[in-house]
Amino acid sequence: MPHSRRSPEPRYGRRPTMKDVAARAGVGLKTVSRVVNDEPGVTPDTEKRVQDAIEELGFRRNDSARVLRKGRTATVGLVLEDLADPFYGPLNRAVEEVARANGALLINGSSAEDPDRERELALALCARRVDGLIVIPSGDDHRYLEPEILAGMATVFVDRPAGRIDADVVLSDSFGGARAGVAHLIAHGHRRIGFIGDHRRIHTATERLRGYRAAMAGAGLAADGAWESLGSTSPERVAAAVTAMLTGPDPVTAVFAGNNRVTVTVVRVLAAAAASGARTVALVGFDDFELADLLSPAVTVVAQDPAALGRVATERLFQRLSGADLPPARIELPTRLIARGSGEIRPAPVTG
Amino acid sequence: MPHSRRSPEPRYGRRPTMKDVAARAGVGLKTVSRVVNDEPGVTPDTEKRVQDAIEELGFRRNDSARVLRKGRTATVGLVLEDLADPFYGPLNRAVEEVARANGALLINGSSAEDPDRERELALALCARRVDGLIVIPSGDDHRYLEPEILAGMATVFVDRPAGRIDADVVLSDSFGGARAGVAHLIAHGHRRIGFIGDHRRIHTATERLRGYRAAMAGAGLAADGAWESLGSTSPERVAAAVTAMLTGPDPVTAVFAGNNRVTVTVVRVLAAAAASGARTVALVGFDDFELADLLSPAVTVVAQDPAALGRVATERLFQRLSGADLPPARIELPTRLIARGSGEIRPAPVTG
DNA sequence: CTGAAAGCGCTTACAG
DNA sequence: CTGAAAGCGCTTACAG
Repeated sequence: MPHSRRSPEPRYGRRPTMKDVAARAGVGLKTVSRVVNDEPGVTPDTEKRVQDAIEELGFRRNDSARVLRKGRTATVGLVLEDLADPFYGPLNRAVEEVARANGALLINGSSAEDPDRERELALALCARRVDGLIVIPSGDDHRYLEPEILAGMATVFVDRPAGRIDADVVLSDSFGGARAGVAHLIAHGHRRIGFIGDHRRIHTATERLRGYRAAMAGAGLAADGAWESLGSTSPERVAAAVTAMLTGPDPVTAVFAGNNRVTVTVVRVLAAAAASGARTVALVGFDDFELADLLSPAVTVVAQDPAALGRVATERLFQRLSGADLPPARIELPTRLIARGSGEIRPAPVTG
Repeated sequence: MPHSRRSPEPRYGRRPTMKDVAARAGVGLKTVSRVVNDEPGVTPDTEKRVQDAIEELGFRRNDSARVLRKGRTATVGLVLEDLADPFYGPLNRAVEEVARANGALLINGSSAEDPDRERELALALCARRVDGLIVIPSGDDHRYLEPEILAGMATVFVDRPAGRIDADVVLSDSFGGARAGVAHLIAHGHRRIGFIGDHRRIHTATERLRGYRAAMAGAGLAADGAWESLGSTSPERVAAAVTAMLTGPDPVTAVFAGNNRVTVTVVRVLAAAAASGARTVALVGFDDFELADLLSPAVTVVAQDPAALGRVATERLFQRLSGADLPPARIELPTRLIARGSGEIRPAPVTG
């Protein structure tokens, strides 16, 4: 376009509005709106004048004004524990994809496992009037969201149910998965099996502990309290817990790790122990992780599908947004045991 | 609060506004605004009436209206390649933390390595009037952002420079890092070293290739074209490339992998080759990754600091937002070679 | 200490 | 085919 010109005065700060475009094109505001929104009823000639004015001024519609008038922000909010945690990457991406398919952008943030920060973030998203809210809870009391949900905020919880309110939740079968994982260890001859999990206030942690206990009880094994350790997933805490289980008076021959972060630390500790000549301990971890198959031994896991969690949750959200009057539901996704080696190690024959 | 009541008619869809609160409290709109924003000049008695009305109605300020009037959205936009890629997790989180420290929320999305999608997403964020935009480019032509930047949109590119426009960029020293990594292999006796990188249109890929060539040339080694392979980072493409380099007429004894995804595939191929009895090939990868130290051999890498990239970029963004009139800058962060084993394997003695 | 009016930049509902 | 007026829910700039 040889005769297209740059804006004569590129105004910093204030951007041109439809009003400016209308003035420049010598048309009414509504005509500009029609052109910008591809609405019918504009002669080619008028449309051209408007388009030219748009280019000359560098106009771009202010969607944040549009949103105010339309009532919908075309935005989904996602509160998760930590944007940096690889477990949430595929979930995050899945939420984005479903949102995108529905024409919405994604605002997300980390609760940093802090219930207050979770609340602050979730309410900030409500204030922004996201169309829907997806929360991976850190706290165990979500009554703060009750007025929002009553006022019509579509809300779906993921990975763990909401605390003290009734709301949609999409989660993996933690109980069944853990039970299957521990049963797998038992089937390979283990009798003394340790469980290392997240904080007791985390729903998945207690569900997996329940699964562990069910498997032990189902096999008629005493689940010694010393073999259960719940708490922070920090490397220090987990390493200390594994070490204690391995070196106690009644050492375990296998460990069930309650989530991906725990598993990684347990792998480190077991690798260090193996290097110093100690006998090999079996391991099954909840959650799959990249390169699990390349470690030696490769790590047997109970895999959930984080992308499916995100996808199903967001689909549910958009069902609500499209007006479906659904009662709160609990949607449970199955887990899958992937045997790779570490979970098939048999206990050392009893000596002495 | 025993006498606090629920809203008498919880209106779905339409949420109460300041006007509703004002009517209920029997005060003016501005007084409600004062209370909501903690502005001075309201008697305790009036304030109480307003607070009560707010609770009774379940009022929450609509920030999306506020934003329109204030001119700033308190939002930062981030366009990256893939929310699911673990490499971007820490970067994403770092951007969030700096945004949060500045009172802003984060809207982010994946370009899926598609320049058109990148453009669409970046412009959608501009239309939402994010206060600032951070882009990890997929495309190599960013002139589409020129009118936005001219209109005042603070924009910082990360990981790779913008194409065909002058803008801030924060990146790692790809050239120096790759040169150091390849020099490390040369120092361990290798003469035939392969380079496997991303698409040629990706800036970091060509920079790292340049580093590879510089190291080879610096040691007086011929960089055979057959030892260079740029293209998709899909496992299939990379596996084929490694296999070709290992089985050709002039097989390499070491591989330099151009990024984390390439490295993982190379590790797989080399592990499979080692299992079938072939001789061990040395490997240095660009980008650190979780569990690199637990593989056998542990993987030597040229590490960049993704969190620092995100942090520095976002700090730069907020410098601009606070009015600093800065010329576009190129900020380069150093890399660090972490020797773990795979890069210190010496070539097999020449036979025949 | 309090509030009515104007305006942020769009869309909606009408009217010509 | 085109456009003036009203309104989305706030804040700003004033006035009392």
